[in-house]
Amino acid sequence: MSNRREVLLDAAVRVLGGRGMRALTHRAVDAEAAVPVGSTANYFPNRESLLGAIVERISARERANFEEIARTVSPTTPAELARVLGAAARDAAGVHRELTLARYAILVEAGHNAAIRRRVAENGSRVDAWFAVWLRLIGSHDPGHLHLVANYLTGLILHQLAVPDPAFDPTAMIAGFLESLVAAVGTHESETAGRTI
Amino acid sequence: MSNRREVLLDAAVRVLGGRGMRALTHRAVDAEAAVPVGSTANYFPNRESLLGAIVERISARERANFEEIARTVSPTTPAELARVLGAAARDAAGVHRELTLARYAILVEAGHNAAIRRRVAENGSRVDAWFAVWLRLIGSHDPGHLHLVANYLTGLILHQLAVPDPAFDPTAMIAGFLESLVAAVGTHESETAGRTI
DNA sequence: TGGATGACACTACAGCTGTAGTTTCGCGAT
DNA sequence: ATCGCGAAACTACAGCTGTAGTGTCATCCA
Repeated sequence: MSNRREVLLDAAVRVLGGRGMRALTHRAVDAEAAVPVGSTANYFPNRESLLGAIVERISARERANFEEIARTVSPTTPAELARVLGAAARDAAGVHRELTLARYAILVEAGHNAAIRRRVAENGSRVDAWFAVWLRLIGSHDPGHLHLVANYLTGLILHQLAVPDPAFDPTAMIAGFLESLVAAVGTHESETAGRTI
Repeated sequence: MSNRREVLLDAAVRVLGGRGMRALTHRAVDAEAAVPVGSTANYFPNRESLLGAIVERISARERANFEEIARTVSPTTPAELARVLGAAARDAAGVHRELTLARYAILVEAGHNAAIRRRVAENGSRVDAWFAVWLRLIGSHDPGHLHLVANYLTGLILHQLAVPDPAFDPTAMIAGFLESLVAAVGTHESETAGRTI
């Protein structure tokens, strides 16, 4: 927080999430962070290094966020897990809107930027680990379920960010989703579920 | 195809999907379309109008794509529907990669651009109509399932675009997903499934 | 025929951006 | 105290971008 580098990176995330990839310039980050012009260019000599550092920063903040959540809850039923994930989704599209938009902008960037793709691949899927833990807690042991949940949440949040629904109620939607998974496991023992990656 | 305006828009989609939001400039579209400098600026006087037209173009092409698919198939079991959606997902992340990446870039843009958000809201969810039709064909009548499927596919494809998995096998994953839905319906009659929007 | 009309091609320019380079400042070691 | 040095602040500049404005040419109607 006090470190100048992190101040600049958090400002960069706000610019990226709030105004998009095109607005992410050295000078815009300087202005957002209220530091003298040139500061960002000194820490991140070119755009690539700035983007790379943003990937790390976003990953770190999301990981910290989920570790905080995991410290306070420990869901053992689908309904409980739905509340946990629902709250996380609501925050992602609400309080953490800019951070989340920045994350999606980075994902799209990874689609046509090999250097960023590599960094995303390295730093990604750390929060997925928590999904895996929680899924095991509610009795889902199919590794395919992890990808189902992760992809579903990704799509859910992206749509809410793009075209917000004022009545967004992620908990109810996720509850239905999880009930389906668990019910299916009870029914035919997961032999048809998605394969591991 | 012969219309100059559409040639420019398709070139714009290739630029947007292939090199990102920052690379989408009048001159870059001119070059991609192999037309004289200034052509794109003549048809789309400012960046907003170009972006807006791109939204329409992408929607139109995706709608046409799904109408073509719907003309040739008519799935009646979860496994059949999984093949249909799996093929669509594979194409979205493969043959139509640039178009799909452009679509996601537009979705992120909608997150911080009110004008684009409005156009996305108007043009969106036309392909969702086909999902709804197909879901009914395989015996799913819960309107919440539509959102489950749409969001899951969105996340699945985005992840594949961002960090491609060479062993990407969407059909198997979607099959597991659909089996879960249908099995859950059979088990407890959908009373817990996600609510309608 | 001829001239008006609109599509297309080209030019101009001010402002912004990435990047390199130089100067100033803060501060611990000597 | 002062010297050294890395961090921070500032300056410079070439290239790109959005936008406005002007010129050219085919086509169609009177």
